[in-house]
Amino acid sequence: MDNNLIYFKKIIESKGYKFTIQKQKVLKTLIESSIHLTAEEIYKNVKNYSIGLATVYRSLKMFSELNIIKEININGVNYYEMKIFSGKPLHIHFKCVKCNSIMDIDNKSLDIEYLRLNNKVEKENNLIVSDANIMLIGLCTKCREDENAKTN
Amino acid sequence: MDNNLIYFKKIIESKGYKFTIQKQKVLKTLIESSIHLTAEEIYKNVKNYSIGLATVYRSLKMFSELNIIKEININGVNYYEMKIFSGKPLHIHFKCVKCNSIMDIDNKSLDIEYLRLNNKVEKENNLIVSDANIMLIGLCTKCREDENAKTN
DNA sequence: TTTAATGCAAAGTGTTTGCACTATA
DNA sequence: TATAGTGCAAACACTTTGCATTAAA
Repeated sequence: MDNNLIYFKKIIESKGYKFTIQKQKVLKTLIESSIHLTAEEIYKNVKNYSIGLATVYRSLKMFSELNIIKEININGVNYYEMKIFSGKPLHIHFKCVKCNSIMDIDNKSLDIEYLRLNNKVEKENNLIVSDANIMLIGLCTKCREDENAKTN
Repeated sequence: MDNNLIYFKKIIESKGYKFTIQKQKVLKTLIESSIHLTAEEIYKNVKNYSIGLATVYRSLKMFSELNIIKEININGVNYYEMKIFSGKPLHIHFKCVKCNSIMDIDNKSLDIEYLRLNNKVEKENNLIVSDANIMLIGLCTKCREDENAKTN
């Protein structure tokens, strides 16, 4: 079992839960994916081990509560992805209003700007911010160029 | 009909749609609410005019597509609220991981920090950002104090 | 007078739950 | 061996759709 799995195994067992093969497979699917996945997509990936959809949902719910994964909603669809771990501190999604495509914006230099916003919120509202779901909405590069082409 | 309604009437009619009493009532409910509402809550507000739930959903979908309102998802529940208008440019939600409460963070001084982030994303990715859904996650004031009390 | 919009009920999603059974610590 | 976890199917909540009817421009 790789290091990451052992790390999560500890978290799960420390809460009195059992680290079953099913949970292991679901978690592995999420760790090995570079993008967010739907419950259905995860299910497709693990069902050959005869794991039921209900178990996938139950695992996802547990992982969310244990702060191992996060749930994000894009266009009414729920996706799941690993939470902050292994140098992935901030994850911004961008959605194009024209073509409805979603892109990930992962950019180290944004972290500073994000931290400024974060600190300000913490100070002015007397709370602690540990995570963020940020979805920016606008025009993607391609659709932006299409718009420009039209007006020329 | 108040000024806001006339403004939205124009947008709706410019797309060839009809500005019916139903759409007017749904829109009015959203305009007059200071917080985000579920489809059900909007329905409760308009059903005495014998407007059906399906019509509420159809109106909300249309308004979203026309960029009049925005849909936000909190804990798996969809809420609707007016989009950027009348001096409400940025709207950040905060969710407490302990008590699951949601609070609105509306704070003029945050706008600058947000714009920095925004500009950086635009420049580095060659796109245009026109709106944002930001959900910060952490510990609210009350739960933070409870935590502190425990350790003392 | 044309065409979008409506209400209703039925159908469709994605997600959760009850239950008898299973496997983990 | 006690208890959490499982698969399955049924139940669920929210949202969408088909259709005959209505009303807005």
